[in-house]
Amino acid sequence: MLCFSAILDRFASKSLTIAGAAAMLKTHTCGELRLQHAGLRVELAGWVYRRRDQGGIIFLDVRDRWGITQVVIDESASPEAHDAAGQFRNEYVIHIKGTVRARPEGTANSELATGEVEVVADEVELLNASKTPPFYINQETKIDETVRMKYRYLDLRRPRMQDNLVLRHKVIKFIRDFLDVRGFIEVETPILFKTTPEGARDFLVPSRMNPGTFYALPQSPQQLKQLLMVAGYERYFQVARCFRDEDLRGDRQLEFTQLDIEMSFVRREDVMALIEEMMIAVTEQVAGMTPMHKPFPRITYQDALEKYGSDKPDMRYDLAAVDVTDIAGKSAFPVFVSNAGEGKPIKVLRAPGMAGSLSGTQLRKTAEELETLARSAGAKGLAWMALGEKEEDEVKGPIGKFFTVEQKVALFERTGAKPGDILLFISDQREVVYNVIDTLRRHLANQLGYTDPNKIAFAWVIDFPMFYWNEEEQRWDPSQHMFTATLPEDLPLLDTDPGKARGSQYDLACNGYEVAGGSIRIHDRAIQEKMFPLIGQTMERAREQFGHMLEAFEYGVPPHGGIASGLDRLVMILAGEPNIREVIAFPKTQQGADIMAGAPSEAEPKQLDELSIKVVPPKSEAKS
RNA sequence: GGAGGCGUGGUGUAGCGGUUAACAUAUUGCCCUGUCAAGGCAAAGAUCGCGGGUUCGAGACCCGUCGCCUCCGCCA
Repeated sequence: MLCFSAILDRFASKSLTIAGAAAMLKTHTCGELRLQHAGLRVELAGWVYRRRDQGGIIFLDVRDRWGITQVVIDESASPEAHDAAGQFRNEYVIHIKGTVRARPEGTANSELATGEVEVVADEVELLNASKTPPFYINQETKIDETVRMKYRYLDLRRPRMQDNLVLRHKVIKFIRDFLDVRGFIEVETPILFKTTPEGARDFLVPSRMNPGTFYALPQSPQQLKQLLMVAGYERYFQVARCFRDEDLRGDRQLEFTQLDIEMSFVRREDVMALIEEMMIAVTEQVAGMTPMHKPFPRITYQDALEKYGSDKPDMRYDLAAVDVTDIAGKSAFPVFVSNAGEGKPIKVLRAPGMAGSLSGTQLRKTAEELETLARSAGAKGLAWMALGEKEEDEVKGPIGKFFTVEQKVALFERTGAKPGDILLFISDQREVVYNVIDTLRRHLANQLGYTDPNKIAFAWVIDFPMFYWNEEEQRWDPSQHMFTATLPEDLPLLDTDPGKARGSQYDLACNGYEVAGGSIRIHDRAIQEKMFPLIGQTMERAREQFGHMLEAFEYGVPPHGGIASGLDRLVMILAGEPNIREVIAFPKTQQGADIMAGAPSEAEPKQLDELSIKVVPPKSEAKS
């Protein structure tokens, strides 16, 4: 099933072990014995996964990272081994010697890769005992997250977690090989670097040798990889650890791993083509799944918002919102009429078959639940219409009476409504409408069973605006970062109407997550300098922060661009896991804590002295 | 910074004003030679996260606090 050739080579050549060193305790892994090995004398070592003591005969399922093998100890054949094995308990570390044989007729276990054979042990050795684990290693049950994290080393023994970390390794290995073959080299960039004013909050590291100054941990190697392009490396990548001191989420950790890529002499299409090929290959060859859409659909940012309310839409299902402002704005429903008059859009999200055979009461309850959800997303209400199961049934819902028959027919045609559907009307300011569509769409997909973790759907989102207007600061904020190039045809807009200018940015969405994002960069110093006043920075400040970049830009910068992909998220999706913690060996809790080790913790006064740092009590404590 | 949920033997849950705090599983002991979530019998194991309050009486209700989870803000 799996390729263990390297390990097998080591096992096969025991005679090559260094003189004086202990011989390896296993000739085979617990995952590899098959019928063809019958008759072979073997040694296994691992953990007792389960034991079934039948009195005269003991079965041990022995587990190592490669699998589980059943070991049989027969009292009449090997009384000493039987006595010793009788003392074994779950998670004891043992070493056995015995002979492989086919299982007796009718006792094969098809659930197990090694289920056709068993090892008849004549020697068993206890290498180490174990306390009873605080939770099941050998069963998939819910375990309190605190307990899992406190005993993470035991949590990681569970087959599910081992599978996840093995998958993670394979994904990264595959990508490294994929890029290597295409002329990329991996370059490590510093973890101790310079703080940047924009973006996420930095983690700061005090400098002992330069009291009062700080390094920042990188939020991404963005500047450094561009400088590598200036340096002429042309094709760079890095499996890079990145740090952002922001609140954690199910798909966000304080530190995370990013596949960072930068290429010279490329256009947007070149980067996208490479990543698309890579993502398809990883999905198919490593995860054994097939992307639902090949080639990946490309959606403009604006379309993504209009149809899905999100710039990272889940494309495993359709459920696209439809604009009905022209129809509903002419209905007799006062809210729609006035909203349409104020330029607020009216959109319909169709919930296929959700009315179904619901009674009037059930239908109202369903609609109320959806309305509550819509309100939580910012809506003031949620109008709805339900189509009866039969064509001739009345249209149900409080707003039906405000629409003429012709208007209803137009609505049904526009939205593709079928008997049994519920139409959800969303109308408000544009940003609110998007948010509500996104929230309802994800909810409906879950309700309707459209979110199969075994399906995977990628989509490119392109043509992002260069800037968002920051109302508080009264300035433009870059929608990606200040090195993103404008689409060539929109370059003049920088001077006339920056809000309309589109960037050369591309994001890759997958199952409702953003799994990659990048852009073609500015390589012209004059254009780069134009960006700073737009985003409310003085040139003096820009030189302070980015002087090294601006200076580098005077020494022959090739056109370049790149992309960065959140590997934790990607592996999470490929593993079908709902949370990023499941694919990270030692993650943090939502409060940023490592429960096992007790990090973060207070520093010794001596350490603080050396760093010229004085800790003042937090404000909340100071008050009391 | 905010909203919501959860916290009961090792683990997962039930109990929602008065019970001997229940069940499953794990654990320990005994029995058992073809099991594989083994089985049978027995035993042990919880001051119900912590602090305060209401009440004749609190695991339950109220307030606070701590921890974990989900989400909003935040994450160029």
